[in-house]
Amino acid sequence: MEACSASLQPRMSYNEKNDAAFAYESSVHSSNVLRRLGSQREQGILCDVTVVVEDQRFLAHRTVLAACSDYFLSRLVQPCDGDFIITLPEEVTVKGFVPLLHFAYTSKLHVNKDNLLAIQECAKILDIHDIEEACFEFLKLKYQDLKADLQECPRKKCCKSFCPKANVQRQPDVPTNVGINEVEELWRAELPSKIKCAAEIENISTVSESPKKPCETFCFGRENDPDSSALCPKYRKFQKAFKSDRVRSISTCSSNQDVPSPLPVQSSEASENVVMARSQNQPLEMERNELNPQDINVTYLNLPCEEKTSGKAEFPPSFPLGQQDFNPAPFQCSFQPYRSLNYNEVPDPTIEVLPEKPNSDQHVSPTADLSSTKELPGPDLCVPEERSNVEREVAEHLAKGFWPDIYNSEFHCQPEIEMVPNNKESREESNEEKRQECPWLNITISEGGERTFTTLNSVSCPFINTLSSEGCANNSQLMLEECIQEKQQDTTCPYACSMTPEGDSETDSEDDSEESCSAKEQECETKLPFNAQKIISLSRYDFQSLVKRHNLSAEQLDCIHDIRRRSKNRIAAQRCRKRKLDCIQNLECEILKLQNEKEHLLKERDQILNTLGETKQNLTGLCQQVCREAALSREQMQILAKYSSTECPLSFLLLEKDKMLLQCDSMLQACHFAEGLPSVETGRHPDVCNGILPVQTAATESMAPASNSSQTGISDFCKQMTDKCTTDEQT
DNA sequence: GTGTCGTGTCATCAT
DNA sequence: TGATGATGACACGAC
Repeated sequence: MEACSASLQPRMSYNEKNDAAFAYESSVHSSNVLRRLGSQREQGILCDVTVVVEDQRFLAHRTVLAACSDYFLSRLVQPCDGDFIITLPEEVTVKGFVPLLHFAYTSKLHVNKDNLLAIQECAKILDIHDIEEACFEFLKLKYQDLKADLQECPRKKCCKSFCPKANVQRQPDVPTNVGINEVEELWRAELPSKIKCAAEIENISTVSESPKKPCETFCFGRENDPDSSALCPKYRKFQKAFKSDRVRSISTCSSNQDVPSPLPVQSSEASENVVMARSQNQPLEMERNELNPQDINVTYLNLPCEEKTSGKAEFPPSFPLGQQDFNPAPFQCSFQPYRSLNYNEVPDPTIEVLPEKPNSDQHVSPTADLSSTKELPGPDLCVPEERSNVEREVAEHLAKGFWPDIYNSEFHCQPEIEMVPNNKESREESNEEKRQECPWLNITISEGGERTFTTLNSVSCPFINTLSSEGCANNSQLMLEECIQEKQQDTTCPYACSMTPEGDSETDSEDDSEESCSAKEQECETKLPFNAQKIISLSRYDFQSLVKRHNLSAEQLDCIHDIRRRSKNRIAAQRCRKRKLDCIQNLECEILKLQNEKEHLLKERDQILNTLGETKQNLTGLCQQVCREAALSREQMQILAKYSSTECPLSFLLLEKDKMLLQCDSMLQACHFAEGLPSVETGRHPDVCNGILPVQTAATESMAPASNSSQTGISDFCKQMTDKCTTDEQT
């Protein structure tokens, strides 16, 4: 696990894009410092504190411990003459402490099924910063679910898939430290299974994004809520990761009911090891510690161009493309193999992070650290900035998968060179812009776990269009269309994708609407030296470059901008609607939750009322018994009742007439109270005023004189009171 | 014929 | 200042 865990930089968190980028950038420096400190700790250099855990001693640096733990901080700030030796409580175990110590130095927390609870306990005791309880809960659930999900019904499986991060499965048979050749070998040998694995991964986060697919969202913290599954089906299909701010970084999840068995097929053991990494803005993130298909993919794709085009990486037949539900929602790019490819970027092993301004345009180079397959962003890290890479790669894979011959001879000859800035500045700018949506693409997982790409048409699928329209446009376009027709006529062909501009494949509503919406664009496009799709798909920088290169009239410029604006807005509207639906769904969740809560509270109230009734009944009986045993006269009882609350059972002993008198008396008292006069019941027990006179108290105070014979005392007291009332009234 | 739903587009505001 | 994203409102087509 150590080997695995040490491998996962660079990465970005699955947080809000801005935060994620910033966290990454800032964590580079701090992690270097910490790494050195960690190394020094192992050698005992500069260690100034000894931590004793279960009779084992661990050397460490006070500052590091204090910085990561409130517990240590409180212990370490105390003055100490000699060496610091901190003995941790018994509850802190070596099993739990060691990973946390490692975490303090590396920002990586090595968690597996065995040490999860120990770590959680230790973290709690030591008050370790940056570890959210939710993460542990999440992992617990994950571990619980991994095994169970494999046997459960597909729907339930989906529902239990909380987070794409968690569903990344380790593949123990794949070494984490393999060279390019080995990787390529693996790629070739194991591609189907890896694609399957990737498909499972992707399915969690991407397929379920489709509003066309009924899916169930289980936000973190609610996933166990049975009510969540009772959501209105109308909204169920729109469910996706609940964007709860608190747990979004780890809990965003979704699933797809229509797509059974998206879950990992590997054994649960394969996924037991999880590495959490801490970054500045995101306390904890999880990463996979295995070599995933994307690793292979990236390594392979970083081979020289000639090798890339050698056609060795065509999609296997088990990688069908079909015409299925079109997903107009933005592609969520969680399918890592399709995120890592960027033909526009020159592989540069020295670049780990593109130093860009810490804003939403932050971007991690997908080609980072090419020398190692280890340090790659995982599929769990959804980096929207890489969407254009996804698009490009998927387009290229589409081309490969559909028409490898065409692709090799034609398509790949034009990897959009025209819009690829070569200099670093341009590349950075280009990276900033790589946040394109690709609503033209939908990836679904069929029942057999097979991946299905669905594109709308060539207008919707910019890269097929672009590839065919640029450079080698004419020939490839013709061949493309011919091939499409052939493919569509071939019923045995597993690929079914409508890609013709004219929508000559199976028409559905999306196609039609897309055609209609693109009619203007097509009309306008005829006036332009390039097609509309290019206008849409280019980044801002590329788009501006393109416009500058052509001398366009004002009309053409208007047309271009109009096309671009409408396209962007169309996508934005889709996003907006999706958000709305998510919001509705979340509110429904809340409603259900509150309804349950209300029901529970009502039951509780009934229970309390029942108890109260029983208590009153018992009290009445007791009162009667007391009265009986004390042989109280009627007068005495009246007095007792008078000085007891109306709810006191004694009051039931009174006649109606007496009650009337008492009421009058109470009114008089109220008058006095309102006038600020001293209460006539100054001698009364304070509780009496609150209507909760204990019977015993009343008895001791009122009955004691009586029992001392002197009923006269009570009579006198009553007389005095009455006189006082009369006097007060007169005054 | 009508209501609902999905979608594109426009206008407007905020960043 | 222009580009872009978000969103309300409206229109349109499909069902």
